[in-house]
This record gives sequence, C-alpha cells and structure tokens, in this order.
Amino acid sequence: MNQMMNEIEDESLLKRQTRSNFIDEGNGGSAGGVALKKGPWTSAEDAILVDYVRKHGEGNWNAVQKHSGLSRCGKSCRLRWANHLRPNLKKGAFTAEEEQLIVELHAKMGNKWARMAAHLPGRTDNEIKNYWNTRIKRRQRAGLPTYPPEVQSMQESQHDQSSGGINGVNREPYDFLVKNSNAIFNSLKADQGVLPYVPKLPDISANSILLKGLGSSQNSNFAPSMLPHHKHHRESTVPFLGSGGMNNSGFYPFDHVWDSTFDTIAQSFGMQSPLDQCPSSQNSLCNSHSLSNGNSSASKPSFGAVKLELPSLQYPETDLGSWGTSPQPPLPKSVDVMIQSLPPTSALESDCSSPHNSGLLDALLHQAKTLSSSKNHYFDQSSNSSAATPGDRADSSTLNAYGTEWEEYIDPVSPFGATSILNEFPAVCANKSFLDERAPAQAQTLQGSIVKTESIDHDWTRSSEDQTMSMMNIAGPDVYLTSDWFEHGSWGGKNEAIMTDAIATLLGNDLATSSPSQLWGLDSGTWNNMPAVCHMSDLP
DNA sequence: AACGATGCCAACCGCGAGACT
DNA sequence: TAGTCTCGCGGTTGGCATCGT
Repeated sequence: MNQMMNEIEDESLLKRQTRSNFIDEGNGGSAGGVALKKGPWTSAEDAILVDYVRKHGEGNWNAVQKHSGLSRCGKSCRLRWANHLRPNLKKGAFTAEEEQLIVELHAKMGNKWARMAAHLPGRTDNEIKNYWNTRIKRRQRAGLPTYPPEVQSMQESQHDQSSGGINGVNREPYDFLVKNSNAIFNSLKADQGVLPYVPKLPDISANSILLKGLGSSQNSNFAPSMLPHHKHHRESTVPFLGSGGMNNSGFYPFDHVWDSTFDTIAQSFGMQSPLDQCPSSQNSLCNSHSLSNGNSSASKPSFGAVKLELPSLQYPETDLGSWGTSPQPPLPKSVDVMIQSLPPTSALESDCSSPHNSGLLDALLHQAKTLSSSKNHYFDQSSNSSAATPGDRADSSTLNAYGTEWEEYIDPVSPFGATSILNEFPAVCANKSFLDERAPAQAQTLQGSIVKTESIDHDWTRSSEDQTMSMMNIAGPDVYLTSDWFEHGSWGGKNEAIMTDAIATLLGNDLATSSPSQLWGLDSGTWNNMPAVCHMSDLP
C-alpha cells in the first residue's frame, strides 16, 4: 500500500518537477564551491533535511549544507523546514475561525506575519501572508474596506480602553487566567516531550507572568512563547493581550489567548479544539478527513473537506513514519463521492456563504457572528468541563463583541441551519458514541498532526448541539489535559502499555494499534527509556 | 475547447537585528 | 568596538490550478 502510494506520489512529483524546470543549479550561488540548488524541493532533499534535523535539531541552518551534503543554503533549509517539514503543521484551507483571527490580528499588528502566526498554531507566516495578500486583493477589487466594521470599531475601542485592563472594570478574565493558566502551562511543559516543535517553555509559572505583565506586551502574550521564536522581544511593543488590547468587554484578548493556547495543547495531543471537533458519527466520514482532498479554498465547499496533509506536494516519498505518520487507512471510495457531492450550501465558505450572500463584507460579518456564537455556545454548554470555568461562562456573554445571535444557527434557511444539515447529511448526524465519533479526528492528528478537520466541525456542533455539547463535558480535550494520565508524563513515554490502552479507549482499537513508540518511529525500548520531557533532538 | 484572469502556493531575495569573535 | 555570522522577517516573484467568459 505504501509502495503504491509512493509510486503515485512519485509520479505526481515527477510531473510537477518536469513542469516547473525547477533545478537552477547554475544560479544558486555557491557555498564552498558547491553550487546551491534553488527551486522546488525534492522528496530526497526533504528526507535529508528531516533526517538532519532529527539528528541535530533545529538551528545552525548553514551547517545543514556542510554536513548533510544538501545543496541548499541555510536559509532555504530553514524555510523548507519551517513551512513544510516541521511537525504539527496545519495545512489546508484556513478555517473560518482562523480567518477571523487573522483579520483581527492584522488589525492589531499590521503585516507582522510571524507574530500573527504565533497566534495560529500550526500555521506559518508565509501561509498567513499569502492568505492575507489574496484576501486584500480580493477586497480591494471589490471596493471593500480592508477590515470589517467590527474589527475597525474594535481597533477604536482598544484605543478608548487603553486605561482599562486588569485594573479596570473587567477583571474576571484575568482571574480566570490566573486560576487556569498554571495548569495550561504545566500541560505545555509536559507537552514539550511529546511535541517536537513546542520549544522549551521557561520554567516560570503562568501566574507569575500574568502578575508581572498582563498589561505589558512583553509577557502578556504567551502564545508566541510557545513557538520557537527566540527573539520575540524584537517587536514586543505592540499590545495584544495587554490592557491596550482589551475591547469593550475586556474579554476579547483572552478569548484568543485561550483559543490559541487550547489549540496548541490540543494539537499537541492530536486533538481538535472544542470548535473543531470531528463531528461525524460515521467513522468513514471522519476518516475521510484525512484522506479526501480537503484543499478547500474559500470557493469550495468545506464541509468535511479535510485532506491527507502531506507536508507539501513535493513530499511524496519521504519516509516520515518516524515522525508520527503511520500508514493511512485505505480510502473508502464512497467517501470521496460523498464529499464531492456535498451541496455548496452546506459550506462554511469564507467569502460567500453568508445567508444573505450579499458580498465579501457580509460574509465576513457573518463569519464574525457565527464564530462568536459558536464560542459562546461551547463555553456555555460545557459547564462541567475544566476548560469552561465559571469565569468562562460568565464572560462568554462578553464574547458577543459582534452582536451574535445563536438563533442564526437554527435558521432553517441558513447554511448553518441545523435542519438543513441534518436533512442533507443524515450520516453525519446519526447517533453514535461520541467517543467513537471523536476518535478518528484525534487519531489523524495523533499520527502526525498533519491532518485537520475543517468547518464541518462547526456546522455539526451547531446542528446537534444538545447531544454533543453534553458529551463534550465528558469527552472534551480538557478532560485529558487535566487528567493524571497527562500530568504525570505518561505521554512522555513512561508506560507504553498505559498509553496504548488510553489511546485504545480514546480512538478505538484500530488506531490504537499504532503505539506511541510506533507513531514516533521508536522501538519500545527507546520509547520507554525516553524521559518524560524530551525534545526533538532526543529523538533518534 | 481555448484563452485570459485570478487564486493559491512555494520559494527566493534583501534587509535588519542579535550573537559571536 | 567593529566585523562577521546566523537567523528571522517581510516583500516579491514565478508557476500551476482553477474559474469565468
């Protein structure tokens, strides 16, 4: 099977390479007399680079060319690694939530793509930049303002509230942060052993950070600290989470910090965010997420559109099994058929799926509303969850910065309407164990964090709110985050049997047969001997 | 079916900042 | 302290895919 896949992929690679005449060895400059290659990367080069990073870790990129024989400059290697090869990259179309966040972040930061990427775990600055540029072009062509009115007013309100924040009226989010961020930080610290690309977190408590500088930009934004940007101080003057970043409710920044943090944590464990749950009750459909072509641009239905996320099109034959990619299950033909036949009205399209379809601006407005609503709803419903504390719930109302209305979701004419979804996709909404439903999505990410679910998740969550939200209370990722199983470092490889059992419980036996050590390409001995916290350079 | 416009993506380039010598 | 190295960021370009006419 793998061989067949590789052959197919090789063919497409060859085709691509032939098309692009990519090798430009003559112009690539030289290092030490060796002509440096430019243009698209081959799978062989990828393999070399991956192997090098596995052995030596990230950094010292110029040494890659010297020591690995790769005819690429260090810059090129770094770029390739950061944008395509590093683990936990989220590929594919931006979710509506991410799009919304990008707009908001850009309103705050401008063209600071790297900083924006820090708030979008798994996304690269290049991706965001490309997205923004095309989006701006589109909007400018349409004669629309760069930012939706909500975002613009939010910007204005930030200035108005520059004296607000922790000492201001709205202290609740801060209290919540203090209460819960230590747990998050602890989780992240433990996570470092599992997630190769989560850099070392400073050994400080979130509490101290919050106390020291929630109002100061330097420390308040801990999302970037989870990323390997060692020089964040460079542009640390732009407030994001700090008091200057508060909106009218004072809760907006935390909303995003939570999203970002949660996403990071969830991704580290191959889980989806609460808004990104694999909703399907049919494993086939869920599995299809990892296999169908989900390269769903804004112009395509994104319902259930998730693709097998190869690091790139040029990445067909690199054996990344040791990086967490286990052989993918066979693709049921019916899955593709089903997905391709999905009517466009079900899509959570970024540009034109608003109920009114009156244009880009309306679509963005609609997005903002729906996203806000979904967040509110999740937090409201998951009252028993450790992820949704009373503070959360209390402040969920303040998430209504965009004047959201839950009723939109059950609007029968809305593309997000519960009835329409239920009617059109009965398989999606068939009743089944929530654990069973969640399993495939989690499994996909566990196998390498290279697949993701897309807006299908939002749609389904809304459409089957009653049953699913209650299930989330016991099955949400927060449960795992706060479990002893996690805290005590089982993920770090202390006990593979426990790990495997846990995965079996969570994912079902099929997927759990890939043990953690297998997922990481380690023999069980190595796995068991690994420290609870390890780093990529520790991996063989 | 052909063609142009547009979208999307990957990669390169130049520059600046910090680290190192 | 100055020069060099390394890294990361943002801007830009080029090529393929897709869409619309």
